[in-house]
Amino acid sequence: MELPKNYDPQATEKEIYARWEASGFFNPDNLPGNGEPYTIIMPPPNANAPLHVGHALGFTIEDILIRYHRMRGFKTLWLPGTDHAGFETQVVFEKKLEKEGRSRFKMQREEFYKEIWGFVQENKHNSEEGIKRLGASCDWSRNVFTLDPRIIKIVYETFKKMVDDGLVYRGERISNWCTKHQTTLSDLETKYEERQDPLYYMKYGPFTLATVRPETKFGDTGVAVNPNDERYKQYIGQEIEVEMFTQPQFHETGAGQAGPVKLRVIADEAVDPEFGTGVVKVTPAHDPADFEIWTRHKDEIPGPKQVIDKFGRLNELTGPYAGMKIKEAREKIVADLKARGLLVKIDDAYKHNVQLCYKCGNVIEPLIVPQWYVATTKPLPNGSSLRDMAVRAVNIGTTLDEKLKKNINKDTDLGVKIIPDRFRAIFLHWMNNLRDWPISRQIWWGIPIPVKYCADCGENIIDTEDKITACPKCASQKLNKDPDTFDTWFSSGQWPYATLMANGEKDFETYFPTSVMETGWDILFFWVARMIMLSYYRIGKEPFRTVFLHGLVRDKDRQKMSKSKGNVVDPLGVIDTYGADALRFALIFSTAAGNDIPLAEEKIRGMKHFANKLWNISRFIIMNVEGAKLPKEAPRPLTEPDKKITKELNDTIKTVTKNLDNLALHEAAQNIYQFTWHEFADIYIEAAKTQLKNASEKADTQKILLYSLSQILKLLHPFMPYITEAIWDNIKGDGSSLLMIESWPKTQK
RNA sequence: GGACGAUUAGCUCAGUUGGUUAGAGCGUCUCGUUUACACCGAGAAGGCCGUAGGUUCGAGUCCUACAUCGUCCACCA
Repeated sequence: MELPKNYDPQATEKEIYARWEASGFFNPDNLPGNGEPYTIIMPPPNANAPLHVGHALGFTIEDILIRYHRMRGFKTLWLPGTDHAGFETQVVFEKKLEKEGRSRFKMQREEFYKEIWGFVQENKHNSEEGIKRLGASCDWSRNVFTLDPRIIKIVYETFKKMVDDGLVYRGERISNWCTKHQTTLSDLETKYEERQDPLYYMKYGPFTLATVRPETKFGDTGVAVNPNDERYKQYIGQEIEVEMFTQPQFHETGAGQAGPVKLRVIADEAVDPEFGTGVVKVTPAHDPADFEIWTRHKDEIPGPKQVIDKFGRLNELTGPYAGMKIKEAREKIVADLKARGLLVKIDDAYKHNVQLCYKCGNVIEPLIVPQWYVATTKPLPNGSSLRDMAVRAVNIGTTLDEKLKKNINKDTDLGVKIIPDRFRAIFLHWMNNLRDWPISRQIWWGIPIPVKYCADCGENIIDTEDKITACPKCASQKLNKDPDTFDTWFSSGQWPYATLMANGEKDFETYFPTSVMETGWDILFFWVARMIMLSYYRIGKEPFRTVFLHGLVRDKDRQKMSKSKGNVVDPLGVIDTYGADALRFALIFSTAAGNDIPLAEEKIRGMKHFANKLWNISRFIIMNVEGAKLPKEAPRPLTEPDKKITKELNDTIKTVTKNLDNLALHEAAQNIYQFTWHEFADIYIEAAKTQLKNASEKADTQKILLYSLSQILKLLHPFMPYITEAIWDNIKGDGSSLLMIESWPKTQK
């Protein structure tokens, strides 16, 4: 058999993937034997953009674990899927529309939905092709999409159950409103940026107070001071009069309220006497902290008075400023204050953190918009809240697993172990500060919220099948459908059980709880936390035994990859140039769990060289064994080099296996690399050249060469599946089909 | 404001319960083209493992403090 001198991934990869797929062994139902289940649910990539190297890293890690366990005889399932990624996808698509000079605000909802559906289907298809090229051995027959009716049904069931249990409620609270995207965002979907803004000191009745947002003064419903502030004690409980510029004389139309506004002075601990003058205007409709203050003083001051609208414009309650954008209104108001001698001073050096939309970077406008919330800290009948259950699970996961390993049955709650361990503290700290989670979004792309509102009595009617036409309370037929959709994470947060249930009750019985959730640390809160909470709530079990977090792939200068910087590595381009195996090995090699990974092209090239080295090792062996059969058992070593390589191979099998069991994939990769190149090739093969010339040693040497190579191929297969499968094809004996389902090497005694 | 991580060869990084001469990739230098591979081989240079203390028979590995860089969380008008 003649092999080409250099390994050419292009010539083999496609054909090999097709063979794997055709074999049916990606589907655990077709695997020989009857092992314990081993399950990974693939984190579904967003169907709005091509795959990036971050995906490639995750899928490589998952594929290594999957292939390793398949070879170990587990009933191994890797279930793939795609996420519609509501907000993210809508933003991407709206940008696309913008480039075409269009806008969703000028489109019908159905038309918009149809177009974005097509866009997503195309991306979904491209992603799946990319995942295949990487060599991922996932079971495509179980592939699911978050907008699959089977998934939506499960999501609705959970929603209904939560409403019935009082864990989901509709609340009028202040929320993070993005004036560009016209939706509420959760706290996680906002970011903070330090800015220097003028701090205005203005006359305010008898006081002077400091504010960066004078334009919100029209929404003030009270004035607050610290209860222990001697300067203002005499005012507490009193009413003061404040000039508001909203009197008729400022109106072109002559409309407006008469005279200055009366506001009551209240005392609240939240007021810092050291800041500004120690006096705060309370604007419950436009400031979260002020909203909180109001909730503590509902009997003393009026509630929210909205003066800014959803587009960031001042409304009709602001008199002459109505219709102005915030920035414009602020300038005008400051000028007017100044003209009337009400502006005391401006502090230009004031620095503070401004909350921004994480997507567009526009300033978040706190607004009161009714939303559906998950009550994450409210106790269930069993006494535990969603948060409590998740915290408990993570604590169990780190302390009990070793003891329980001996004594597992299906109902044992093993909790959730987080790797690397340092993320456990981060997780618990975040959980500790957890607030209620807004799950409704004012966007069109997503799973509709299955609720109708009675126009007559205001009843909220949960209607998961869209069948109810009359209000069950007052029989009115004037029902309005909720126009909102769910936060994507509310559906993907149910992914581990929803995907399995969607594939049938038997799958759920067999494969749940899953073994490992492998994902990036950047979505620990967004996703992992929600999956744990929702799984304990709906199923009463952990969704997965282990969370394995990988780092972010950065460029060679440790910069975050981004389109604007132009440093994005396209995984498919890399595969074209160096092959999937080289990319996979480069991503894994010398990278500890949870650490970010700088990826330089030289590293990938180096791993391509390793693939080529392995290829030529095989070439040499095939050319020198003269058709000898691959030994089933380890041959007995005779010479010193034989003994040495036999021992080293044994050690390598032991170490690689241990490292894989401990999820130290990078260590395992280095072990194999080191053994293959520097022990087997550099030393043993050189010695073998002499031994092969010696008639008494020749046959034995051939056996050791072949056997060692076969063990290397097995050890390396999870990491570099293509080249190992290609070589296996050339050395396998009779009765073997695919390396993919060969059994994992055992150590020899 | 709170917490976490990193600091090891020129560059990028491994180093799992503390234990013999601290490793890899890339890069550099010298030599080599003998039928596996120049996507190669042989050899070499290069590290008081951030700083200062401490625990120990023994510390890159544990403890304390500090410095620099980075990250996350919270957020006051």
